[in-house]
Amino acid sequence: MAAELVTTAALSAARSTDPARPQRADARRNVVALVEAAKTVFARSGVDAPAKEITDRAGVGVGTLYRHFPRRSDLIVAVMQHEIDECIEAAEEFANTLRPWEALTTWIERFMDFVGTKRGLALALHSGDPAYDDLPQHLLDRLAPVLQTLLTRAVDGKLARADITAREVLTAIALICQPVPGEQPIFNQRMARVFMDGLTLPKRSRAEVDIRIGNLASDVERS
Amino acid sequence: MAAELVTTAALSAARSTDPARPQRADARRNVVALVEAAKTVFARSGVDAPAKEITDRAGVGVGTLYRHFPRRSDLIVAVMQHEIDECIEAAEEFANTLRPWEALTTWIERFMDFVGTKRGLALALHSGDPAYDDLPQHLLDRLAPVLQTLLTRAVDGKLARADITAREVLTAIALICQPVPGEQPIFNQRMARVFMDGLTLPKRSRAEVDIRIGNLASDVERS
DNA sequence: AACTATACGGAATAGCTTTCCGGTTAGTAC
DNA sequence: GTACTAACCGGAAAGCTATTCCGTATAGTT
Repeated sequence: MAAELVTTAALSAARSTDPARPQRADARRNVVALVEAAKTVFARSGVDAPAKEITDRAGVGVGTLYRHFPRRSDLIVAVMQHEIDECIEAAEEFANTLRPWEALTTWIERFMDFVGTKRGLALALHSGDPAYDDLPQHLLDRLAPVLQTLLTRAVDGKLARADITAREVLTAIALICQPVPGEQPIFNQRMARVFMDGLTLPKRSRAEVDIRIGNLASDVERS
Repeated sequence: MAAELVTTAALSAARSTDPARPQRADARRNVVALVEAAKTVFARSGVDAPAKEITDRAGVGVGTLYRHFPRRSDLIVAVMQHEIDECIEAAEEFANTLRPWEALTTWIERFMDFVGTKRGLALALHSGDPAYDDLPQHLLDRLAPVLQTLLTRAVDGKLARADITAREVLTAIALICQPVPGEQPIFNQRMARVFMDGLTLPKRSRAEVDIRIGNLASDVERS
């Protein structure tokens, strides 16, 4: 079922040559085996698991891995193609069934599930390791447009501030969703919600409150 | 000038034995040289620069590095001791001169300067690499108390929500401050401010706005 | 059945961290 | 000053992993 998907991904990653004569059958088999193996290994050991762990499980040599997926990010993209598509579909669904702000926050929760589940993905996104260089780019290119739709709707409804782009929101959420040793994923979710709260229109309440308790504050200062 | 500081740091990191007879003079020299070298190298190549780069610059063998600083985090802590102290002093100063909310946000900006300047520090904090394991712990232990003071003042003044701890704020800010390829530090600062906005009291304005433009929202939905 | 472009496997290379130990030296005792 | 020893040093060695390279094998074609 994931076969066509996988092949497509691998093709775009591995084959930039003459599409007239398609990939050999054994090559196609190996690509599928590698992606399947990588999916399992990534889930257990994170996206920077040793290459050999993947090739052993796929029953191929390391050369085969590097031929089809020159950079680690190519393999990750192939593995996640499916989940990314689902995330995009979810955005359209939410846009059609929920009110603007709820659609926005619900999708963000959905996105967090995706990022948070893949152990180490959020980390890889910002690792600085050249092997992952165009992974963020790819994810942003795919996901920013659909989020932008939700975001624009919220902004038009005066529900969200207008000075932050969809790309920025995605990047920030991805940062916040990085696993923290000693904290459960629920922590990241709570922090992300704080961030989303900050995305609502800058409130008059802020200034109001400041003024209202200005005297109290001064009292505290003096003490 | 930083000599005593460095020595103190190194002692706590490197010597767990009989304090009656102090460290030999050459050992002390080497520790200072290593920390000085590391400070320079960290600034240029990040906190995970090759060990040899540091030992070469310090003019010692790698064995000497690992003897004094078994884990990378020991070296980082030694290098940053001074900056951490400054950060703590700043909190006291802000608490005495600024109103609660301003003290809080100003100190956060100060903290961001610290974290953001050290290339790769924010990254190391959440890398998962065991070599950095107790670095977050150490930073939190040192900084959480002073932030908690500022935060409590803001909460007492009804300026900030009460359901988030100082440790959580520090962790979240550190996450947000991680360098993003292709983005300038100003980006992280903007996102951190959004987060801080979300830290203000959950506002009636949110519900208000929802209700007020509820019809509009529904209109948009139907279209 | 022969032929060739394509693909395979894994040895080889390279770069890094971390350990280990024979040799050196600072500090002390006489 | 000399001798002694515990502390310390340097860098070779061991152990990882990523990535490249090329002689060998084979799928698909004629």
